[in-house]
Formats: sequence, structure tokens, C-alpha cells
Amino acid sequence: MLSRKAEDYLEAILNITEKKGYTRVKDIALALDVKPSSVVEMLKKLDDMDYVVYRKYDGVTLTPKGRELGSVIKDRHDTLKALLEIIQVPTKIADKDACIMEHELETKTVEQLKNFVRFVQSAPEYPQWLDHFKMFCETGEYPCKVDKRKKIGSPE
Amino acid sequence: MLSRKAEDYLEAILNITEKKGYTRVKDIALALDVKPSSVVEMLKKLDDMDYVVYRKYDGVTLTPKGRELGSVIKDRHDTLKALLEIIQVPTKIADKDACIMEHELETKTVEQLKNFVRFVQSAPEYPQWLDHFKMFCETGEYPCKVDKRKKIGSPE
DNA sequence: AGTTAATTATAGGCTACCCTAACATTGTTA
DNA sequence: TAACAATGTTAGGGTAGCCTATAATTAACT
Repeated sequence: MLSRKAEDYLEAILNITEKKGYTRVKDIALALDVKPSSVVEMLKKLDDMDYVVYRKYDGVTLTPKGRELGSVIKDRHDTLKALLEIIQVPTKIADKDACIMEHELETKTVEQLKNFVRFVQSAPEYPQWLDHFKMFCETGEYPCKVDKRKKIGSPE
Repeated sequence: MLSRKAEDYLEAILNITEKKGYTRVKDIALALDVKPSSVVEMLKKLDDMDYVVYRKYDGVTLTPKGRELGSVIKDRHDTLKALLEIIQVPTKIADKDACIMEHELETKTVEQLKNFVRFVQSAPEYPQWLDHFKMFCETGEYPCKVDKRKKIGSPE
């Protein structure tokens, strides 16, 4: 099992490579907010473990093994981000917090997260409950069918 | 900001104290799957930072500050666990993975997670879409109103 | 090509967290 | 209460991941 951090590096390399076609130490350092020396150190490890090919002064490439794991992580990331966006977390925050949550999760959890996101995103029509949820976030009230006896909400 | 690990210790202390009324080094070691010596080390730090009162050979107590932060973490944990259970992750796994996700999240994210869980859990009637989701997990199909033209799912 | 700028690499050091082994204290029980 | 068991503590050491400062390499410009 790769460490959290190692996974972060792998994911960053994948993202950068997809975006610009190649990856330099500087890019990774920028993406992960660490110093280049830290990047080099990690690249050596990832090279040893055969996740990347790293040659001095000559950038980094993912091996098939690295690309595969990277994709898995990226997929988890996208799923979590999508979930957060579904529940109305702003994109930028969703992206950031997906990074935090995306590691070490059980297969089953990831599977269900993906199921849920797919359930919402590919629904045959726009899910009504999502509108209800949005309303709930704004007003603290449920929109319909509520026998309007005492409700606790709306304190201010 | 406390580290992930420090938060784990705090949460464990809170849980154990709630369960048995007091907390010993051994309990924490067991809960977090570390050795007693590691626990002592962390307790000293938490004591320095005024999250706990730790006196040699005499157990640990949370300070008000520690209790407050502990509660916040526990609350995040419970929320995440509830979310995972809503999307049909088995309790045990939900509990475990909530531990992984519960750290370092943005306020906004936590707020929306809580909103969502509350939205589902205190809905005036059992949400229909949840049933639809369960069915979707089992069959890959949406239950109703689907103009049953080609669907991609159910591959096996 | 020679000089400077940018990037990358190395060396050495630091902190957080974990461990084992040895020692100290407390609890239990004959 | 003495002996043993359980628990807690300290000392010393290890690894991961980060840093700064310095050196090496490559890129860019004149």
C-alpha cells in the first residue's frame, strides 16, 4: 500500500501529464505545495517501487503500474468531488476536500460512493429531492407533504 | 491546528470516557492500535497544549478545550458515518472510513454534510428516492418513469 | 560560446509518530 | 505484607516527509 502522500504525488503527476503532456519537478512542487527537494526525494522512492520512471534532470513518466493506480485515485477523487458538489459544496472546496478524503477508503465505500453519484448524475430526469434538499439548506424546511405542526427549525 | 493523529487521540479519549467514565493509557492504546509508550508520548503533548490533563500513573481527563474539540471531531465522524450509511455502506465499514475522512475538512463541507444527513434523517416521511437508490444499487436500473429505451447497465 | 537565469539534485537536519527494551508503579492475592 | 501480575513510563532508536543551503545541470540570451 502506498502512503497517502505517495498517492498525492502520483495523482499530481497524472494530472500534470494529462494537462501538459509532460511533468517536471517544479510542476509537482507547485501542485503539492512542497519544495523541489522533497519532490526529488519522493520521485526516487516511486521510481524504486516502479510507479514512475525518474531520470535525473529529465522529468518523470508514469509506468503502467503508476498510471493505473493514479487513475484509481483520480477516479476516487472525482467521485468524492462529485458527491460534495451534489450536496452543494462549492467546486473549489469540493476539490480540496476530495483530496483529503480520497485515501485509504474501503472498496465497498468507494463502490457505494460511485453508485450514489451515478444514481444522481444519470437519473432519467432531474431528481426532485435534490431541489428539496436545496430548499432545505436555505430554509431548514421540507417543501411538501409536511403536516405543518410544530417544527423545530428556523430559529432566527 | 491539531494533527490528524492528535485528533484521533482526542476523539478516542472522549469516546472511552463517555463509555466507561474514565480513560487509561491502555484503553487508548487498544483503541488506536498503538503501543502504550506512544500513547504516553502523545498525552504529554496534548497536556502541554492544554487539551487534556495528564498526570503520571493516574489516567487522563479532557480539559474543557479538549472536550470541545473532541466533540467537534466526534460530530464530524458521526455525520460522515451517517452519510455513508445512507448510501448503503455497512455500519462497520462506515465507521472505519469515517475515521479516515473526518480530519481537516472545510467548515462549509462539514456544514453541507450535516445538512444532507439531517435532510434525510429528519424528513417528514421516508424518502422515496432512497428506495430508488437501493434498487439502483441492486439492479443498475431506475425504477420509474424511465422510457425504457436502451440502457447501458446490467452487464452480467 | 560565455554568462546568467532557472531548474534540479544532494547533503544535512528537523519533527511527528511509532517502536522495543528496560524500569517504575500500582493492583492483586496468597 | 511479600510476591507476582498488570499497567504505565522512560530511554533510545527508526522511518516518512518536510525543510534550507549549496552544488550541479540545463536553458536562455547576448
